[in-house]
Amino acid sequence: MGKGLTESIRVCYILTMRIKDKPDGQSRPTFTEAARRTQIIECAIETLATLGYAQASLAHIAKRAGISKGVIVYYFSSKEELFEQVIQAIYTEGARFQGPPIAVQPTATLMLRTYIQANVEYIGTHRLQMLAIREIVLNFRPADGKLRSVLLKESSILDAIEAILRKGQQDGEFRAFDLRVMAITIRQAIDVVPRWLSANPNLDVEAYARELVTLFDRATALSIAPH
Amino acid sequence: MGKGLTESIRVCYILTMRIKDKPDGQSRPTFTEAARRTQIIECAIETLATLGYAQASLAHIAKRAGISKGVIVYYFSSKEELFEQVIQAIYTEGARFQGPPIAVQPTATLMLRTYIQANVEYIGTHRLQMLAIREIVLNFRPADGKLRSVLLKESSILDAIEAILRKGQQDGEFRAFDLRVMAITIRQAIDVVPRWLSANPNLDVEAYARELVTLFDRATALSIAPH
Amino acid sequence: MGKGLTESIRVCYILTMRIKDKPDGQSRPTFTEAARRTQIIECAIETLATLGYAQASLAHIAKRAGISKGVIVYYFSSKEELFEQVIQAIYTEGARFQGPPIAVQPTATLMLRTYIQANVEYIGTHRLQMLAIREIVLNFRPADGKLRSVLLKESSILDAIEAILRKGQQDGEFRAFDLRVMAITIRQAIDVVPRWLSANPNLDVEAYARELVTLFDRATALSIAPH
Amino acid sequence: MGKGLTESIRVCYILTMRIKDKPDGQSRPTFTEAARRTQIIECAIETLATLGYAQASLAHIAKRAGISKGVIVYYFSSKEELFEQVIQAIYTEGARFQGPPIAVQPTATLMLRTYIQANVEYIGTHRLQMLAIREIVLNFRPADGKLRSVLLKESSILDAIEAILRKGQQDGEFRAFDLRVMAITIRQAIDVVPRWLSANPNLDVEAYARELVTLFDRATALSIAPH
DNA sequence: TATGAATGAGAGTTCATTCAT
DNA sequence: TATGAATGAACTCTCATTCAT
Repeated sequence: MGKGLTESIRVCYILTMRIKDKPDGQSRPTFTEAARRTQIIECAIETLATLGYAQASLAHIAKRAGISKGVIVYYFSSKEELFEQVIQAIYTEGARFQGPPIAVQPTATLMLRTYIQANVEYIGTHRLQMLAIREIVLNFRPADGKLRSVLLKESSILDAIEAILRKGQQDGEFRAFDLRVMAITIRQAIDVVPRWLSANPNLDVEAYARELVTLFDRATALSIAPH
Repeated sequence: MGKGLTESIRVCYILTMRIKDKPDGQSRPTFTEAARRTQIIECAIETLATLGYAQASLAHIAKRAGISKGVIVYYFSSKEELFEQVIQAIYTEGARFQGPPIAVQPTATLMLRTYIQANVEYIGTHRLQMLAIREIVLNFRPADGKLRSVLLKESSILDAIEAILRKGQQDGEFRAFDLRVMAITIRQAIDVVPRWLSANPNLDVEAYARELVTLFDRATALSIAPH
Repeated sequence: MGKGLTESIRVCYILTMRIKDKPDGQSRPTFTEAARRTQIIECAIETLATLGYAQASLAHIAKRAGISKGVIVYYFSSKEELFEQVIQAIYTEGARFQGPPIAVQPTATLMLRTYIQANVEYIGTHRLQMLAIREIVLNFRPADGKLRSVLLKESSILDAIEAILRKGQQDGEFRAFDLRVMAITIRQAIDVVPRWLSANPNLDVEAYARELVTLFDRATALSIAPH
Repeated sequence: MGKGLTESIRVCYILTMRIKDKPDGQSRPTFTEAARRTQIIECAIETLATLGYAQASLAHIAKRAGISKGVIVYYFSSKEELFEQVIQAIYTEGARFQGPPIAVQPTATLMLRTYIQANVEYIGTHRLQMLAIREIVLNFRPADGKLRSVLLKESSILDAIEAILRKGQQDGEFRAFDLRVMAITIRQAIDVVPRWLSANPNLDVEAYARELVTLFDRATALSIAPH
């Protein structure tokens, strides 16, 4: 059994909202510190998106930020932590944007439509972030088994989709299908957009979203009347 | 407009069948040479699949092959070229396996089904190659803009799918939809399998394929009768 | 020729009692300042004893003291000076403890016994300091040839032992032997105790001292009756 | 109970004679390789002796050898392994030199004399090695608990001395004393020589050895006639 | 044809130190 | 008096590549 819809979304929020504290436990981060951290994270995102994971060295990131390598380590203590916080930042921002409009929808069909559209639209307006997170998620392998944090997030994303799908089946809106396979396929269809977008910068994002919506409308529908 | 179906498949073959000649221009490759190249490529695949792109150094590959690093450079002149040939080799092998059964099918609907099933099945039986190619495709960025070679291949793959889809639309089997979007979505649904498989090694591959077949049957169908 | 006994001990005192003035020349050190300096020195000792010289960075010391690195530099102007003052502090403390009881003894034989026992006992009750000073003495090499300060101290220690030995020879209690060799051997026998203690924390320190006393009693004695 | 004399010495030999094989298991080391390894080890010894452990970086060692840092790693794979082999090399050389003459002596008293003299003499002719090994032994802390190798060696050294002392007590040549304390004191008396020698390069080593011999003759003797 | 030797650049990380506040 | 920010050099180690043999 999976989790209920509401729970899933809540979990997702809790997960992504929590901002990692500094290990020293210093309570009130300086303004300067916050600014620097933001700056470094942004430069890391740009570097990841532009040069790819392998080339995203501290040196390159520092150069882009116009600071010395030491500063990055000063604020993040390791490359690993920097990347973890990059993930945090992007997911947090994303969750804030996407969660609310979806939860409002009355039916599963509309929820799914909204989910796809909101995601694709968000990707269209956050291209760098999406490219960056792809680089990290696909390549980042923390020393110990701390890959969990990333996988957990990935898994929680799939859970959120599955929750919608399950509701649709229970409410008699969707046909019978394997929840996992459908969820993965939907997510993959969305995740490819950043790459496609970077190859075709002038892509009509809205049209793309509409196509996907129709596609999965049909794929999940109970029956489809001839048109 | 895209290319016709037959042409697409032919192009794909030509592309992948051609084994890059040695720069020295030696016409007839020795038997020993061919064996060495094959051996090195296989070890590269194993290393990529096992350790990931970042750890796939010449040293590791050479160690696995029980030879010295120099040999690799001797046969491939650079790591870059080695990886390009790894891609070549995997795609060639794949095309040989998948092309024929698809071309035989009488209708586009059946072609698409066969395409999905053949691909997923192939992935199930070539897990290492799939993991390896994923590592390369995601990380490999040749010095200059020569990313083309990879993209070209990707594009030719999409062309092949599009050819099937176009045929389906022309023959009145498929509904109207954007060829590119559908092709990408299908390909993404297939490409995720290796990763999913490496997380769940006991996954029922055939069942997964069946789910996908139904999913895209519906997604492309003209109309769907209630069941 | 060496120096006389009384002179040696006096020299030792003067040497170790003098607390290095702040370069700024502020005459009366604030109470706060003294406290801070003491605190930092103690934390440096703990860090040296616990983590070893290589790990005894300003960052670690500051962390242990719960202050920022800057403070250390503020009070000691450099790591070099900090360590010099750590040496000072430990030697001063040691001299205050050991000097008086020895000077009281009537004969050289008793003086030597007291010296060995007082030292070993002191080591047993000041393990951290002893480990710390070992780390510094073995690794600390000031930029220029200022190793003198350490050596000078070491030399003054040997002078004190030699003074006792010389008195013994002059008074006809000790046999003829090379003063320096005997002094060094005695000091080495004592200096090894901290290391031995850290390997065997439950070592019977008093018994160890007794063994050494007998050993050097015999080694220095004019003649030894059979027992 | 400790081990028997012969056994101890044998153990010591076995320990120190074994030369670590290359991890790759390549059977026949090239002549060039052997030469390079020797050269690097020698330069490491010089650097350790001259600049101390903290300054004995790969860069300094390489500079002294006139090669690039990479070469060192090429032959030793890590600084840790280099230092382990430096220890090996010095102990092996030392054991070959000292073992035989001692075992030949008929009585424990003569054995002890020979031991001290052979050791001090050896130190006089191998000053750099002795300084170097001191730096390593006192500072080297391998990542995991592999300090064993060093400690094992140190312990086996003490065992060898104790074996001589025990024999002396059993044969009625030596008085009753704690074996460990005496062994440690003897070893410390020897181990200080390199440092003393580096401060006084013109020291009369033989005289120093004679003094030590007399000192420990007396310290261990059953009784001492007045002279 | 293949190896071992060697290089040099670049990786992440640590650190003593300086400085403005 | 004390801090946080920032630097730049040095560290160990990895790696693709070159070259003589």
